[in-house]
Amino acid sequence: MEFTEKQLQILEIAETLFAAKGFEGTSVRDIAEKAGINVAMISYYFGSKEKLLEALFKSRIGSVQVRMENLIKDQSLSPLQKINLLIDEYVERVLQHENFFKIMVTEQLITKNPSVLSSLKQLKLRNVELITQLIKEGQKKNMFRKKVDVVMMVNTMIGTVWQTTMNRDFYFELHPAPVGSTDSANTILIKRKLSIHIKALFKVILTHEA
Amino acid sequence: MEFTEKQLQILEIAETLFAAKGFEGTSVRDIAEKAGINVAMISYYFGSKEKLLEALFKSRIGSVQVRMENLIKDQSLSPLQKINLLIDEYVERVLQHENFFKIMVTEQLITKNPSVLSSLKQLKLRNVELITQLIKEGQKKNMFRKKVDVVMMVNTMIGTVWQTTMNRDFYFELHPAPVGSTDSANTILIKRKLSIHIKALFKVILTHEA
DNA sequence: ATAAAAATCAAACAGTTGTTTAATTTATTG
DNA sequence: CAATAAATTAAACAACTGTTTGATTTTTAT
Repeated sequence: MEFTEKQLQILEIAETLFAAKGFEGTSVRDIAEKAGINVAMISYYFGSKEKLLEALFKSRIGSVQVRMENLIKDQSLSPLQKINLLIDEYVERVLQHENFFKIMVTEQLITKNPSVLSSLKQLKLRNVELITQLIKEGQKKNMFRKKVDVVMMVNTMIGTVWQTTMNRDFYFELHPAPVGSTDSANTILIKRKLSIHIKALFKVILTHEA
Repeated sequence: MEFTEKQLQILEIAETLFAAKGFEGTSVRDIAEKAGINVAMISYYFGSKEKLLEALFKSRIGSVQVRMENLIKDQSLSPLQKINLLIDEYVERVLQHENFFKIMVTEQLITKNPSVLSSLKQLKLRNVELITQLIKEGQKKNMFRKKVDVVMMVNTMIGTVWQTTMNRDFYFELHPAPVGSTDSANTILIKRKLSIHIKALFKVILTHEA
C-alpha cells in the first residue's frame, strides 16, 4: 500500500467526511472542496469514489497489526498481563482513530464492496486468532479456565469500546466533567474507565469457573 | 403515533431497505417499487423521505417501553432476578427487530435530524434510568455493591449484543452449526449464548467488590 | 532550453436524486 | 345517483450524483 503525500491528504479528509456524513452521504465534490482540489483529481488519483474507500481501508488497516504480533512473543509477561496490554492497546487504537472506526462499523453493514468486506474479515480473523493464542498459553499454565468462548469475549471488548466511544457525549451529560476540562482530558478519562472496566470483565471470564 | 395500514406497510419495507443499504443509499424509488406503489405516494403519506425516517423511529421506539416498566414494580422478584429478566428482554428485543437496530446504530452517528436524535436520546435516558432504579433497589437490600457505573454497564450490554448480532455470520463460520440447522435455530442459539454471557458479566459487576 | 510526462482545471456527460404538478381514478358521503 | 374528498398516477422539475473529456499548466528529465 504505497500512497503519495497528496493521496494521503485526500484520504484523511475523506475519512473525516465519511465519518461525519457516511459514505453515501458524502459527495466527491464535498471531498474535493474541503481538500482544495478539483473534483477530477479524485478519479485521477484513485480511479473512483468506491476505490477511494477501498484505499482508505487498506491504508488504515495495514497500519494496525504490527505491535500486536510482538506481544505474543514476549516471554517476560504473564498471560494475564498480555491480555491486559492487549486491552490497553485496543482501547488506545480505537480512540486514536475514532473516525475510521465509525466508518468501519457503519460501512461493514451496508457495503457490498468485496475488497472492503475482505479487509474487514481478515482483520476480525486476526483478532480472534491472536487472542485465542494468548488464551491457550494461559490455559497451558493453568492460569485460565478451560472453556472460554473467545468470540464472545472479543465481542464484549469491541462492543463495549464501540458503544462507549460513540456515546461519549451522552456519558458526560450524565457524569458532568469539571467545568473547563478539555476534550482531550475527557478522552483520557474515557480510556482509563474503559481499560479498567474491560480488564475486570476479562479477568472474570478467564479465571472464574462458571 | 397513529399510522394507517398503508403507512405501516411502507414503513416496514423502508425499514428492510434502510437496514440493507442505509438511509442515504436507499432511494424513494427503491421503496416505492418494492412496495408496489407510486413514488409520489411517499411524499403524499409522509411529506418527505426525511419525515419517513422520523416516522419509522417514532413508530418503532414507541412500541418498546411498556413491558420494562412493569418489571420494576414486581415485588415477587429479587433485584438480580429482575436484572436477568431485563437482559433476556433486551436480547430478545434486539434480535426480533434486527433491522431497526441496524438503522438505529448506523443512523445515530451520521444523521442531523433533530427528531431522530431526540428520540434516540430519550430512549437512552430511559434505559439508564430504569437500570439505575433496579440497582438502587439491590443496593438497599445489600445484595449489590455500592459503586456501580451504570452507564458502563449498559454500554457493555448494548455493545456486546450489538457486536454479536451484527457478526452472527462470522460467529457461525468459526463455530459451524450442525449441517441443516435453520437460521431460526441459530438465532435461538445466539440468544441463549448472549443471555448467559451477559448475565455472568453483570453478576460480577454488581456483586463482586473491585 | 526542449521535449515528454504528470498534474490540474473548467466544462460537459448521462443518470439519479427527492419532490411537485396536474390529471385521473377510486372511495366516501349526503 | 351526484357531489365531494381521497388516493393514485405518469410526467416533469431542478438539483445533484460520479465520471470523463480535452485543453492548459506545471513538473520532470534530457
